[in-house]
This record gives sequence, structure tokens and C-alpha cells, in this order.
Amino acid sequence: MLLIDVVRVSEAVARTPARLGKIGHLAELLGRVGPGEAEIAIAYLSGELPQRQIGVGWRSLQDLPGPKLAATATLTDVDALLTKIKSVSGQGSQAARKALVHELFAGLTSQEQAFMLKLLGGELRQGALDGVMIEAVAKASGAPSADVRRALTLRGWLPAVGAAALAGGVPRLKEFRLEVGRPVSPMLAGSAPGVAAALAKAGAPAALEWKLDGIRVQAHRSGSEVRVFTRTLDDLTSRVPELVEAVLALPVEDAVLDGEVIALRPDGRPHPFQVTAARTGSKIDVDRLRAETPLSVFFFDALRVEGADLLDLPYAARQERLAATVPPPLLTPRLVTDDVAEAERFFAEVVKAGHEGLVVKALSSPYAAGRRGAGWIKVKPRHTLDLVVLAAEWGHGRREGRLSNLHLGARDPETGGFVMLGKTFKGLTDELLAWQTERFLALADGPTTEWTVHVRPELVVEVAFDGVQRSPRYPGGMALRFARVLRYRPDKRAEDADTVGTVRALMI
DNA sequence: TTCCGACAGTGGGGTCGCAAT
DNA sequence: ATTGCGACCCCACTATCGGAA
Repeated sequence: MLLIDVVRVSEAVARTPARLGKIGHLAELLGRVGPGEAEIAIAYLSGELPQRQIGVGWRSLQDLPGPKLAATATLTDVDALLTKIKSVSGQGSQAARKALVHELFAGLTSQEQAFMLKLLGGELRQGALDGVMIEAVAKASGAPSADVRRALTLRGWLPAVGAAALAGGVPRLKEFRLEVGRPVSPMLAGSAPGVAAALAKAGAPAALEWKLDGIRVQAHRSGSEVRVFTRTLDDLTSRVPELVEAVLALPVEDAVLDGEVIALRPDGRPHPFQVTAARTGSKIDVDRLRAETPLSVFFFDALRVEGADLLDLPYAARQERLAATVPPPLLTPRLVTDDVAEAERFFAEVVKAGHEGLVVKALSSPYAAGRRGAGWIKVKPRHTLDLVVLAAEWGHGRREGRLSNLHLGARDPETGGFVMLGKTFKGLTDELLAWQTERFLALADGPTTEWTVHVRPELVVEVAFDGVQRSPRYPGGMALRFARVLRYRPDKRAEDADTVGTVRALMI
């Protein structure tokens, strides 16, 4: 199949707003792709590469050669070149990689170049990712989408699942099973503004588990072999020896467990997330780091124990198997209750202990991987500040032509100026985007670049955030974590905004 | 007919490893 | 030694479609 065929379908999908329409376009193409190229087509059309990452980002995509006139590149040709690009590493590799990227683009028409640019830049934005592609694979293969979804849960990679479905339908999909050593798509949590709302969603009684601010881990053990995977199914094994040892010490030969690793201080309170991230992100000199910043692990689910798959069992039954497998110090603290007041007390307790919050879990829900359903609901405390808008950046995609991303500042009473604490684009409705674009242009003042409009510091905005973290980037040495706009405060002036001192007092 | 669950899009801060400067 | 880039960790929120109620 030619690349141009895929490009045309991608463009049609992007033009079609209706999901069913997108699915129709995708399924039509999947119906005519050959078995050798199905995986490539599915990957490209869901914005991914069969190679996953190839070490080429936006910077490596500058200064590309001009287009060819005739579209002759096949999917196989392009795939082979991408594999070659990925395989290049070592001294002088950047020049070699650049030459190969050059070669790739020189063989494409301008239409194909535009597509590859977006695909490699991770910005395909055609309104179809895994969720839509699952339906397209189902339609093209004749298999129920539930079977496709189930296979994806167990395999974690849709192009492989889709190719199998197209080649062999339901029987081939049924061959995907939970395998020790191969990661499963992890179950994710939705969110609720408070404990009571979360209990209402999950249905009482529900289980409340501590939410630890660390790294999600899926641990697989088969005999003396242990492997650990992250939320995105990357292998983390070599970076977390403590976890490997803990799993090897369990009284089972065969298990798949879900949990969180976190760096705790000697007094048992958690380090800031940055400390855990730095520790789990390092693969050099892990033994030395381990002595300085040991990791603890807390498990909260069991997907398989001694040959028995537990995914379809209700939460309560999985908990029983977990408790029978893992010693109490390695279990995530939890409480089962239907009493809102008791739940609120538990929430206050976990926050006081320095942790992130709670995850509220329905007792009956199976391990529904990959979807943020109502089975698990997270609850976190929320801070707010009144900050001053210092500048705004032009948006992209559906926010094109609107000033979108706000630069937020706290008042500095000593200098009379403002100290930038970070940016946010979250919480803005279309109406608010239109309003602020107009307002900011009227307030424009100071240096204005291609992307940024600086404004007179007059508008006060109420911002919610999860915490204040140490920052190497911003002048105050601190930044807001997960900042989002709640509302503008036309009733407040810049002199009424919160000060740097207030923010500093919130830093961990 | 209305409601609501699932999805895609729009980006945020921080850290590491690696290659180039 | 320092810097820039790419890849991953953590993530919140709104708009929209289409099936459920």
C-alpha cells in the first residue's frame, strides 16, 4: 500500500467531525490493507509509529528538503527507513540521523511530507486515537469491539492487536491472554471534587485507598524472574532494585501486582514528587542512589496469583488474594466504609500524613484496564490563589487565533512587581478564550514576540493548583503544580492579588 | 428528548540520558 | 562542563459525539 493512501484517509478523518464517519473512513482503508502492512497503517492512523520512538522530534524536523512530485513511497519503504533511523546511535549519530530524515522526506510529495511532519512530531490531530481506532478495527474485521478492547488491554499495543484481528478475527483475538512478563494496560481513575461525591459515584460501601504521589508500577514475577513496568508499559526493572527484591521475597512463584513506588523520608513522610521522579528516572549508579534515597513500594491490586487470572473478579475478591500474597507493610493503607463522615476523617488523615489524597474504589468493579471509568475515583485537596496575568501565548489547533496559555504572577510587595509562577491553559471555556483574547490585546504592553503577548499586570484570575514545587526555571525558585483557571476576579485589582510570601509558605 | 460516559485535544512542570558544543 | 533535545514521569480541564435513559 502507498503512503499516500493512508495520508488521504487521515485527511478525510480530520475533515469528518462525526465519530461514526471517522470510523467508516478508517475501516474502509483497513479493509484493503495487506497483512504485511496492517500494523504500519494502524499505527500511523492512530498517531503512532511501529517503532514507538525513533529519537526524532520537532528540532530534527527543521530545514527539510523540497517535495517530490509523484507519490510512490510505500508503507513498507517508509517503515524500513524509520527503523533505520531508530537504529542509528553513538558518536556522530545526530548527523547520520539527520541525513536519513532528509532521505525520507526527499522521497515524499508535499502532501505526504505534511503528514509525516505531524506524525513524527506527535501532532497528527485528526480526531482519532486508540478509542476510535478500536471501533474501526472491529468494523473492518467483523469482531465485536469488546473483544478488540479486551485484547488491547492484555497486549497493550493496538497495531499488533488490530493486525491480528484483521488476519484472523475473533479466534486470533482470543489468543491474547495475560502473560507474566508482558505488561497489561493499567486501570486508570476518574476524579471527583470531594470524598462525598466520590462515594456517591462509586456506590457505598466503597474502599478508600491512600493515593501516594509516586510512580505507578506493575510488577511481574515468574519464578526467580521479576520485571517491572510503568503506566505506559515501559520497562523500569533496572531502576527499582528494592521493588525487585520485595517481589522476590513474596511467598509465591507467579504473580502480577499493581502498585506505586515512592521515596519516603526516614520519618515515613513522603519526599516531594520530584525526589521520587529523579530516583526512578536514574539508571546510572542506582546502587549509590538507593543508599541515599531508598524507594518503598505499596501494592493495591493483584491481577494474577499462582496461575489464576484475577482481572475479571470483583475488586473485593482481588483484595483477598492480594492480602494473602503481600505482607501488610507492603499494602496500601485502606478503609472500607459507607459512612461519609468516617471517609472524610480518613481523607484528612492521609493529607495530614503528607500524601496526595485518596482513590475511592467500587467493591464490585473488575479490573477494567485502560478506561477512566467510574470504578476508581481519585480525590485530592485543592489550593487556590488570586494571581495576576502577566502575558498570554497564542493557542494552537482549535485554539488558533485565541490567546490561550496564561503567564501567572504573584505580587512581590518588596519590589512592587510580580514574580512568575508558571503558566496555565486549563479551565478556559471557548467564551472565556474569546473574551480574554480581546481583553489582552487591549491591555498589550511591553515586549511582544511571535507567540506571546505581554500585558499590563491588571487582570486578577483565581487559580486552583495541587501544590507548590521547587523550580529551576522560574525566578522565584518555585512553580505551581497542575495550575488551572477557576474564574476571573473582576472585583479584584492587582494590588489585591496574593503575594510571593503566601506562595512560599505553601512550598513543601 | 435529554442526559451522561467516553474520547480527543490542549497544553503544564520536572527529570534523566545522550550527543554536540 | 554546559546546553539542547527527546523521552517519560506526573497531570486538569472543556467540547463533542452518540448511545443510554
